[in-house]
Amino acid sequence: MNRSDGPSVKAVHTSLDVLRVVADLDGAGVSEIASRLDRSKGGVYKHVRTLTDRGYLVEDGTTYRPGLRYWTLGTDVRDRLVPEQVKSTVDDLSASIGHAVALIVYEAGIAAVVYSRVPSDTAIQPIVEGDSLPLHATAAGKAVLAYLPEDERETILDGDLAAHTNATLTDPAAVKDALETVRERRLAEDHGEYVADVEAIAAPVIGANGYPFGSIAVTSRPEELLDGNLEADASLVVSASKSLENVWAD
Amino acid sequence: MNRSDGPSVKAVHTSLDVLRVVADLDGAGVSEIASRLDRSKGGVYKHVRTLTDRGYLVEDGTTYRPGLRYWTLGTDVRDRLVPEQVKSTVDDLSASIGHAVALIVYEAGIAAVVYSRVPSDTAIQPIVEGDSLPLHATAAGKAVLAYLPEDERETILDGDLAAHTNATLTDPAAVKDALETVRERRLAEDHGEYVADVEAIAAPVIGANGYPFGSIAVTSRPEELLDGNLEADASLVVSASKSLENVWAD
DNA sequence: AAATATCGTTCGCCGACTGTGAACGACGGT
DNA sequence: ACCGTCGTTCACAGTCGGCGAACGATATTT
Repeated sequence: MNRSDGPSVKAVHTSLDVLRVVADLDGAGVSEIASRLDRSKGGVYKHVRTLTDRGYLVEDGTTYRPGLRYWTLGTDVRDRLVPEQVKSTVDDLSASIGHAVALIVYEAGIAAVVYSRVPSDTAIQPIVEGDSLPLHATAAGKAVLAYLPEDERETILDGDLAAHTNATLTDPAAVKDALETVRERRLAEDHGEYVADVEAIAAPVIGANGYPFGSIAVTSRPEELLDGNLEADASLVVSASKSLENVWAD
Repeated sequence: MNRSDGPSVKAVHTSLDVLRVVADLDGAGVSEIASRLDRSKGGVYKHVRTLTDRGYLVEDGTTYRPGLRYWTLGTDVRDRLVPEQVKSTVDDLSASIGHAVALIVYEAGIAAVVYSRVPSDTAIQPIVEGDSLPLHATAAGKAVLAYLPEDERETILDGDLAAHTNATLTDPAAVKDALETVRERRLAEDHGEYVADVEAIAAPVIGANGYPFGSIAVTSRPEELLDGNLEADASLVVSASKSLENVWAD
């Protein structure tokens, strides 16, 4: 259950397990948490009280649910990651390309949408801020994956490549082939591999040390990107990603 | 430092202290955290490793900073609190009133902005999503404060009423008077008491049990609200707050 | 209405874990 | 070459985390 084998504080792991269960169930009582974690009620109770006192959980009658603290802390994290200038770059790209644009940050195996901009005439948003995207099944994820150090990439590809649609690449070798193409063009594509009837292209944002910081992606309905002038759109995305690399001297 | 005196897990408090320091400093190393908390480096090290293994902290060279997990968890909390229908109500109010509208949720002594909508022609946003507002110095906060149970309200008013501008009410008695007026009109006002040159009106959103769930606020530049037809705008806000009470059968 | 089940909460005990302080190698500045 | 500081490791000792039993209250069942 714990990822590393280094030094650790067991009681903290327990508390984080409690938080995870409560978040997964969107609210739970002491007994339910205890049975899911296979722990005593008395022990869980102490953790729940501690987390409530600190605002990480809120007591709602007889159940506990994650507190607003996550929201305020979460926006702080996001704001530090995405300065105003970065938002402008995304806004500009969205305006000139006429499609929804999302900014993705990669961290500890997770690719999260930290900012997005949709043209006012776009009906629904396929991906929204706060989403965590599968690395192998999205353009944004593949853009990151292609530029990860080889060992880290292998670890991910050897993991579970879940199928989200019947177009999802679930074979590690197939994904590796696709990543080869991504590196050649500095551009990743997704043809309904995560959400059916949604296509996307994405370019990586690479830090000064060569490690991918994230990616910037354009999403649209099928045929709109590819049937249009893909090359022109692609070059806009790539140049936006390069300008982000300059701003993002993190 | 801990709020309650009930049962608690000390090791968890320590970890949360570590998280707090790292968040406050926007990144810190083991030694700095240890000295701020007056603890041993070795002990802090174990906590930092544990939190990193779980994704709550990320190792950035020699310093640690809060992880993206807060952002993804935070948006989950927000999305559960603010269903799509609630967003529509806020959007509609903003469109018809022509000013920025914010939705505030109150929880465990904190009033946080969970959703906001600004007209496209508005230059800057005085308050943004994720902000935590002072209860005594904002219209949104006073709307909540006025409808809290008396003992909870007293506890807050006896605390620190920090001055944010020279218009901020810092005297508990003065705030109590203002809250009396709020209850009479079901409407709170703020005349540059939190941010200079920003005025706001807000109406409370009260749950079925009588406990305030939060509030809905309209912000604008000075004179724009009050010199216009305040009464008409106020009634729009109040009716929006009542429609939220129906939707928000939490 | 009585009986039963299940809830959250309290409490004492014991073994295991947390936290300390010292020591170490690696850097970086002087 | 020296000193200061960094993150990391380790063994020890006292503390405290977690278990399990018991309690009253509430909900459900018979």
